[in-house]
Amino acid sequence: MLRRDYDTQVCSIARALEVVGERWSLLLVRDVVFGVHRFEDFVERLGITRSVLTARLERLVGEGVLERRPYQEHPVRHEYLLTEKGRQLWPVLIHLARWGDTHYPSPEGPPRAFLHTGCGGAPDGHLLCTRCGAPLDAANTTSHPR
Amino acid sequence: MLRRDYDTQVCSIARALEVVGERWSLLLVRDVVFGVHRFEDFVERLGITRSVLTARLERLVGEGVLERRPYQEHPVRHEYLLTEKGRQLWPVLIHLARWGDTHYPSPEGPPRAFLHTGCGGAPDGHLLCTRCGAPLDAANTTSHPR
DNA sequence: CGGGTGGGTTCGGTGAAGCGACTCGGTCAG
DNA sequence: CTGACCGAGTCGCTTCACCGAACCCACCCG
Repeated sequence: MLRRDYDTQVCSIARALEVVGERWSLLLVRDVVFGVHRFEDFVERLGITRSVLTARLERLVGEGVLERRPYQEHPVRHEYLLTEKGRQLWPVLIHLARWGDTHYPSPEGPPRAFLHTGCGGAPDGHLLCTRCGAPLDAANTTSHPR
Repeated sequence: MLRRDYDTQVCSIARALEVVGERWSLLLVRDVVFGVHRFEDFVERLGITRSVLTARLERLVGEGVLERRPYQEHPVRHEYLLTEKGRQLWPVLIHLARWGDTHYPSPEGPPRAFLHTGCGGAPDGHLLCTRCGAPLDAANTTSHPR
């Protein structure tokens, strides 16, 4: 996103957007939350160019949002996982999703939902479970298609 | 942000980002929340190009995130205000700001803070007031420099 | 040996963002 | 009446990020 960066801005939001505000970055984080971890799967799911994907993954790993970890040797293959820092972007994603659902609903209803593991409730506007009231985060929710 | 758009994606987050994911869009919304409403002030505060600013404002007004309203005649001058839809982006901004503060703290501390009007508490991770526990939103908080 | 797979790198073209200058309606000071 | 000024854009050129597609390489499998 940053042609010329936002460094004139002394603002937490601007600093956050310098890292995750580039095109594709938040969608990548979203996909990792959804359980997508491999290069080829990102290409296929997002329709992102390989070269841009390489750049974004490098950036996100460099910033400590994602972690690159080998999942096999011979040949060496890597997967990308969320770090704690990346996991803390979960509230941003949830609120973006809620906003999108509210104002640009898809005819079929929300295509994927984040639900409280076990209880099955959804996060409300304060990230509390609509069913049992527990505070939700990336750790105690799972994403379900349809 | 959208060279080629995210329409292959059936996802609330992608739909939201199609509207507010372009470079500058969220920073514009942030500034309107901060009380900046005029073209020249956006140019000065953000360092955004006039032509890009024109395009972004048109887009955001077209999507119903901002409202363009004359504040004087002779000559006619307009200001840009948040709609209810725009105000609902507040949680996204707050969580982005919290994430930025946590991971990229500025030496001086948060340069601006959103505080509960009257009480003076800040929003916690669940958008509740740290001081009195009240649920916070765009309406009952104000932004304070330093 | 020949094809397949995962994970990239390289490269030319395009369109969006950047930079600066110009415009236009109107007000105001002298 | 003239010239300076202001807010809010528009215009034209340049530059750089993104796209698409091809290519590469290590390794496996038959």
